[in-house]
Amino acid sequence: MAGRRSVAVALDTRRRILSVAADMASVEGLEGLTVGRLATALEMSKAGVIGHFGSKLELQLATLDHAAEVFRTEVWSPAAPQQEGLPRLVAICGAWMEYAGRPAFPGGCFLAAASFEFDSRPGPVRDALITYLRRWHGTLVREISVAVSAGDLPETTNAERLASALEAVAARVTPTRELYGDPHAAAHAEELMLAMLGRQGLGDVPVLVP
Amino acid sequence: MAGRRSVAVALDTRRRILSVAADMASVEGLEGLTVGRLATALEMSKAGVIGHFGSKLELQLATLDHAAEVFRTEVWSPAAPQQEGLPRLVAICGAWMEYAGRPAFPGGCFLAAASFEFDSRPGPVRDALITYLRRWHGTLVREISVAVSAGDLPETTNAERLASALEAVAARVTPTRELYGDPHAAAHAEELMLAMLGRQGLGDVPVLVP
DNA sequence: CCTACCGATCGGTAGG
DNA sequence: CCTACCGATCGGTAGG
Repeated sequence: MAGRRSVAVALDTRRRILSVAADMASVEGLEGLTVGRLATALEMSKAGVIGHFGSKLELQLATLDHAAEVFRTEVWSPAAPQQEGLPRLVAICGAWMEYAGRPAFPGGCFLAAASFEFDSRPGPVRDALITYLRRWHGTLVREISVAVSAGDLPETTNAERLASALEAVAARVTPTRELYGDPHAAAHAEELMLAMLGRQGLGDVPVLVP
Repeated sequence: MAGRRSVAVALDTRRRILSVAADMASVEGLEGLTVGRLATALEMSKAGVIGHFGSKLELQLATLDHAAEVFRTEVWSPAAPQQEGLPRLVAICGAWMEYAGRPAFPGGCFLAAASFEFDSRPGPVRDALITYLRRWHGTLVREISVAVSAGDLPETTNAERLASALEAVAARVTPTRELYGDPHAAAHAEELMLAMLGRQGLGDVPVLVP
């Protein structure tokens, strides 16, 4: 009984640590995160924090995993009930931009920021990040392919490149909002993403109209 | 004479420091840069390095300034001789993607990475970054506006949003190349940017064709 | 999960 | 531009 409670409490503490770690890392990066400041924010000792993970590297990997889970919960889960293909893609764009515009972490979309932090920095964190990003990319490509098969997107659609274009627009939301002071960054991004999924001429694409 | 030579030598050393600092910061971020490792890379003492700037903050600001100057030299200068408006915009996209695809810094486009590093991190570095980014954004908006006046872009064009869309696609080049292992990231981005500047229907936009 | 500690490195300074 | 040094903080460990 006491043993069980200990395990449950420890898991709870672990989740609490990861939540605060993700918040801090979204602002100062996974590499800028330090055990000492994390412990202070949690009102714990450094040893108490690091004991849950073994090393800072394992803490970074667990934090990244936590952030990926939040992304999945907030972006994929609301869209999953929709019919696959274009309807689900439209729902994904809505949930994605709601997530990016809220935002879930004080530093904005965690995976987008991590993409730039680790694009030239080798190591296990980057390797894990690549796995998460490729999985999401694959999901987008798959949904686009279904939409093409269903006749909801042109047969000439290049699913890889359309997915990459959607990711580019989505990633830019936080910098646009924070550095340019544009409160409508997420809404504008969503409009552009939806237009990319439509068949309108560029004259109808929100990039071009006020 | 000796005095003059000293000043010239010191300025030369300062440039050498900034060049190496920008290379290092493009990989590990301006915040991850440390005076000690920079000194080691330069085969200098820490005091010798920091003496040129006074503090790490001043070193960061000077490094950012250096990177912005490189961007201007490599992206703006080749395009400036072109006629303003659409011709110059097309030249900018070409130079920009050549710069992003080469790349000038081992860690990829410096300003794009810095945008994500400092979008939620207040301070003088962020303030300076905002100045550089807004200047470039203003340049793009101005060229787009000229293109609209000349009839080369639709009158309904929203210059602000088109500029932001171009920036989003450009920024994503390094992560796409490095994390997805796509060697054509810069070329594909350029095609998409040129399509955004064209009047084709989306069916002709490279996102949609193989 | 804590205290107490380790060697290494941090940004920065004194003095030359 | 160097050596030699400062206090603070880094990631991590021993022992409980």
